[in-house]
Amino acid sequence: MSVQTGDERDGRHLPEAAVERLAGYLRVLSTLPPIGTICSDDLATAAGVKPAQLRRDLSYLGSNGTRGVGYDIVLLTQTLSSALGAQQSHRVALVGVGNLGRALVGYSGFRGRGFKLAALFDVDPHKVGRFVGDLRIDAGADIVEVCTDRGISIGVIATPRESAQGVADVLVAAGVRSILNFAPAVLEVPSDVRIRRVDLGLELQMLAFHEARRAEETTRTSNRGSTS
Amino acid sequence: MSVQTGDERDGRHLPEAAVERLAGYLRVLSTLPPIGTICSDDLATAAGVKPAQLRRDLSYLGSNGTRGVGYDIVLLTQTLSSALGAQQSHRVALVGVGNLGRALVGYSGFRGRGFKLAALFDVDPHKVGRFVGDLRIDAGADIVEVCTDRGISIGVIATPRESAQGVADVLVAAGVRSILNFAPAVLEVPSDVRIRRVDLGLELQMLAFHEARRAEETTRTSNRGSTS
DNA sequence: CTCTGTGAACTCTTTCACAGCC
DNA sequence: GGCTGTGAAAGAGTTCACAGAG
Repeated sequence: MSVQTGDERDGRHLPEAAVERLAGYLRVLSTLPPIGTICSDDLATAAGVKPAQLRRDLSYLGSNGTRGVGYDIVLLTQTLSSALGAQQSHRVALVGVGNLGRALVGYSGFRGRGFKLAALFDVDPHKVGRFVGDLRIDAGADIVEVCTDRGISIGVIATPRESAQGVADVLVAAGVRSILNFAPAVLEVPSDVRIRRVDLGLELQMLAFHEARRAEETTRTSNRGSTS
Repeated sequence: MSVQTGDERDGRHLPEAAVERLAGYLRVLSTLPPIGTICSDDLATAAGVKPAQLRRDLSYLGSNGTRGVGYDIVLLTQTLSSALGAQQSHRVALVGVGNLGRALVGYSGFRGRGFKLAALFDVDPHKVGRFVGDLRIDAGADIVEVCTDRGISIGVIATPRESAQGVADVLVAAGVRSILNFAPAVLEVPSDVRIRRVDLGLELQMLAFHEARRAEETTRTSNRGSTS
């Protein structure tokens, strides 16, 4: 029984940082015609990384290229999809249907990439019962019941900060083990629950930091009157 | 002559990864009463990092604590604000006023953290001229003129993928050197322009990856019938 | 005694450079 | 010739553990 699926035999430990890039490669591939091959140089450029990095990343999944030629686009797409779990259909629940929530509902990344948005929740009684697309907004109080019923495995929190921890607790109680958190809060969850946070304020501050540093350097430079 | 301002004398090279956490510390501090001190253990816990990491991060900005006591909350807030450029007011332009764009306009992180949302743009003629809050939506064609006029230093791209590169080009032409990109595209810009990308699809796929891995492990475990 | 600041060890990630296959 | 896959080196970032200030 030595069928190599590429899922179980990963060679070395696949680094967390590489997973993020693999998803990027998969997206680039999806914009390509599904025929022929592509070499590491071209794919790396399109994905915004160096060729050596791409080859290393792919090597974690086994040998999927042909020396002297490149990577078969169809084959590589399959390998990546499988490694990233894009073959299964993950059911996603979204909590908090404000502007951000609606933006997420409209986000095309759900469709056709292994994700199915399968539940919406909000605490606002004015919103409960209304539809966004073809999905009904359910009451926050029903999270456990509805999520369990629909086999939700991924939760997205798009509520204000104050509600985020409570929502996380309830999602965990509903059996959700992966959470994407847009609220600017550090959530406490059991260690087997995986959280990813997207924090808009933080992203802005990173940019502000570099702006500040830039201004500082400009000042210093002009103080010295150097133009070299 | 050992005047340590903390701004110029950074000791060692401040790692990119640390900047992100510094912003997190600053946020935690802002939720605290502005009196007394806090020790690395407590602040680290609240920010979701280890105490040693917090101390190391702060040490990049110089010595801002008192041994045996902790960090003065007011003083540390000032140090962090200054280091992160939260003292200046950065003018931000948002391009693409769809659901995501509106969510960003409503985002409270702009106010009171050194950011001023100072321009909105959209290509849709139906949107141009309308107001969101007290800001008028201007035409995409006017980006260069308006951004230059209003001294915009940070641009946020919340358009569909197809438009993102074009918008980036125009922002760069308008003198913007820091861009936050929500479109799922790799943008090409001059090397002195700093880009941060927030990619919702990618975040979801990272979670999916770990879900897939989890499922795999469950299968393996149940195959062996082990419950220990 | 408490808690910071930091050299040193360690781990994780990237990059180089080239052997090996087409 | 061209391009992949990878050992080995370099570089970044994290954690330990303890000297030393209060």
